[in-house]
Amino acid sequence: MTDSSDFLSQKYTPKTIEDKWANQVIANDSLANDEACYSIAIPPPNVTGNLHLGHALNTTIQDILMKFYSLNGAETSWSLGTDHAGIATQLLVEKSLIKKGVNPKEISREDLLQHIWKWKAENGEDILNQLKILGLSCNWEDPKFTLDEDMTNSVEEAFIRLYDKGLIYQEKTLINWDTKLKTAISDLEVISENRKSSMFSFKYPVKDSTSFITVSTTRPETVFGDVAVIVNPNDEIHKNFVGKEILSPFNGNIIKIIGDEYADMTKGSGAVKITPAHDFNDYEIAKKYDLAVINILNDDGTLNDYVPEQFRNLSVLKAREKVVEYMNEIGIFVKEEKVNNTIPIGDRSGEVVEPLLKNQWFLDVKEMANKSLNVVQDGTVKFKPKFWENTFFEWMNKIQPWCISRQIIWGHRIPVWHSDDGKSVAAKNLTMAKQKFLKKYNEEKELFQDNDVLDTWFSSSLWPFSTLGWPEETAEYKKYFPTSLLVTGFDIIFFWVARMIMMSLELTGKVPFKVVYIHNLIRDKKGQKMSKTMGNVVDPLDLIAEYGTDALRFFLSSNISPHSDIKLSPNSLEPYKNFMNKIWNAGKFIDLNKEDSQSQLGNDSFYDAWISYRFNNLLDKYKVHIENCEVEKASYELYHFFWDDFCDWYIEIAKISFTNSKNSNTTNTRNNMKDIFCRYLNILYPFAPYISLELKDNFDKDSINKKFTSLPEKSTIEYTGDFQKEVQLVKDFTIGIRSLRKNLLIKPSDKIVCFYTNSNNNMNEFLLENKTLIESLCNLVSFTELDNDTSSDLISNLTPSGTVSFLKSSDVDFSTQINKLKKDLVSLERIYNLSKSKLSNKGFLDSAPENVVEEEKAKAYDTAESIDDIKSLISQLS
RNA sequence: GGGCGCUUAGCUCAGCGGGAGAGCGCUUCCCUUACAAGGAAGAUGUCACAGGUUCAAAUCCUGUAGCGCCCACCA
Repeated sequence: MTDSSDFLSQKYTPKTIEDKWANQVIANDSLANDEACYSIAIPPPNVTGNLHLGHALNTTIQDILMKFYSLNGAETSWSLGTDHAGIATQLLVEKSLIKKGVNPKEISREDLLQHIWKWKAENGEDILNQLKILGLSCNWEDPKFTLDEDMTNSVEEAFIRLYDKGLIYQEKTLINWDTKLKTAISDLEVISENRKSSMFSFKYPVKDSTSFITVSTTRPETVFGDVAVIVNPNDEIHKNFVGKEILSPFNGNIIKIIGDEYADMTKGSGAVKITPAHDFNDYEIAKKYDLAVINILNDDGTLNDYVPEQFRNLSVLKAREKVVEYMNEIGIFVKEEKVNNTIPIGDRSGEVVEPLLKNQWFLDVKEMANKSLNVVQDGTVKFKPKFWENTFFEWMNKIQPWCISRQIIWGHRIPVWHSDDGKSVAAKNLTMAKQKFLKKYNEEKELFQDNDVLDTWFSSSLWPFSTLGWPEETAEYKKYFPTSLLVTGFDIIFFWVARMIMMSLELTGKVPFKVVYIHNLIRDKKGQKMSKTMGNVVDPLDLIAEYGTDALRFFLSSNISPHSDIKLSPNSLEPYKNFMNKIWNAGKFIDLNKEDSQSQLGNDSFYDAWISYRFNNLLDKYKVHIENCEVEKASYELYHFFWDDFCDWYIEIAKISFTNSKNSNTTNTRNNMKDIFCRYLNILYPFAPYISLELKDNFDKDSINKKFTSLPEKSTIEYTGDFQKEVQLVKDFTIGIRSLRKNLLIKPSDKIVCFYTNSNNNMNEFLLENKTLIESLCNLVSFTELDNDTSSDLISNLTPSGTVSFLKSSDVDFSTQINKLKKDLVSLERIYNLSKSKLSNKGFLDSAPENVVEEEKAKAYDTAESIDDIKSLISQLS
């Protein structure tokens, strides 16, 4: 424990403080009053993940809210955990096995699973340990993992219920196939990449004719799967071909020529070839005309045995070349053009995705999506910022069945049990499956479990309620579900947010959360996405080492913006570290000047009353902003109250009273200063927990409770005067005098004589009482009211509260001050003219609210006075 | 092609109907014992453009241009 003298000698070093409080900041010791609950499910980071700035941003926002509501007396629940991240994790472990000389393809499913579990046991907590350094008050005791027994139980329960409702079904249809990973993936996992590619045109010979029909394609290798050519029936050039056939020069297949408006006459040659097994649009055409669906690809993306021998086992790209060669050989090649094309790429493998005909599991989400649209439309679930709702609606309106099966092993194995004659039931284990099977089919059969595992997002979509114990109606579930809030990035609105809403409504009948807070991404200083390949990734741990966790948190919370991503430059955190340093040094000053006497707070001085008022004002705004999830606004208020009001004026004024203490008792100010500071630390705590705890500890050494346990009350004010006006007067005169001094190039160290005229007659007494204060703030010999005799020998400045004047001396250059006054005059005249024209406008007088008109009148009056004043000041000088 | 967002000080961005703001940077002065990671005094803007609504527009509406993102399509 630092004693006071140590504290005073220390410089602000975040690391020392943060290490000291690391374990205490994250414990949540607030005094819950059981009146309200607040709960969040943290987006579970991938178990393979490393802490990145996205996590830091996401969890900082949540932690601020969590700490705030906790201080506010709510019982809180913040579920923490990790996601098994199916494909990502399996890939990672397989790679490490290959490095060790083990071929993952040659070991059994069970052995591979064991390797992955071993990896998980060794590395699974890494990401959580990295999160800890951020000082989050979440439940570290019992982190969930999506493959834990209880989570798995939720997943199986969900699957079985959806299966039994008929919403989950198996279907052989065209799906996105990742040829590298050899698994199906969902639409969302396919990303479109713009590439330059070649479009080839060739002519198909029409059967029993000498005519040809020209078609274009970017994928010549698919000609082996062609079953039709579509032409537009209104197309003069092609319509006569309708009903005729083509004899494929590639494999002798018969290709029908069909008339359908699907063919766009403006594109290509106007005739389009149809390859149902390898193109989603063509597949739809095939269904319409009952065409054959011919698969020409192996699972690894090479051409299969259906194609002529010379093309077999070639990669798509190699086959493409050879087919074009062959076209040339037989004289049907027409041309090659370069076109811009988008290619489907698997987001995990980075390889081209092929549409393939496969038997897969699907969740029919159409009706679930409709229900989800309703709860967002009627405001049961609110997005913040609201414009993200449009994005949500857009996707939900054209949602397709969700392909939920993956041909990997790391994940929740699909709880469906098949018999060898194609019957199946969904059940959690073999015993239950047998019972169910008997009941359903009235027969006993040998059953084997489906080999596929579920899409990782399936378990993620249950997260807010599975972590609370669903399907059991646990105490936590009853108390904390629906959760209060979800905080996440816009990039997973479809992957995660939408699916959680759908699943929750379907399975629990409730929304999963009431508010979705969407935040943006953190980019590098050029606005580019951080990525390993670009080498522009900033590690939050490096930032913390250099600037401290508190500075990082304050930076993040200050820079959230609904409309733009956060750009991070090398020195972005400096202002926030400086701010922490400012707080630290203010703490030192207060510590140095505190009085040990615990005497009651007495009557306030005007500045004590003022700072209490400013603090109370801060507290009000702070609460409103946080309750509106606008932490950046709360941050802004915290920053400016402390720096501008508390340090620049209050401490500076108080300091003078301490040094001039011969005339008055300063105990009250000393106590008030410490008191406001401690209240401030209390509300700073959710934003910058470490420095808050360290400083509070220093001032509350004897208190048993070193933590923050509730929000501070408003500070009481015992002062009868108009402290706002009085502080304003002190500020106006001080700034006016300093400005005048500067313009006249009078050294700060020179003590000078100063006179004032006061535009508020009723403040005369106040000014007399506080003249020594202004003398000290401005380094004056004297500060006295001007009498008429001296007026000709003065050089003056105009302030909103009156004029301040120095005695003229011949060796001083007035030009800067004259220019300043002239400039002020111009701007005052502009304001006056604007005001005057408003007030002479009948429309304004009739339509504007009364208070606006009154304010305008007052402004015109004041400005006119100032103009007179400033004119006379100028004339004095010329 | 559909949708969303942005355009305000040199830079990064707040403000979103009634006097143009912050942080950084810049100029000048100051090591005044909380803090030079600081203090003081300053300078800097046709609020993208064009129309409209209004007594009043950076702020609301329409259009244009540029930038960014998402989705879809591509013969």
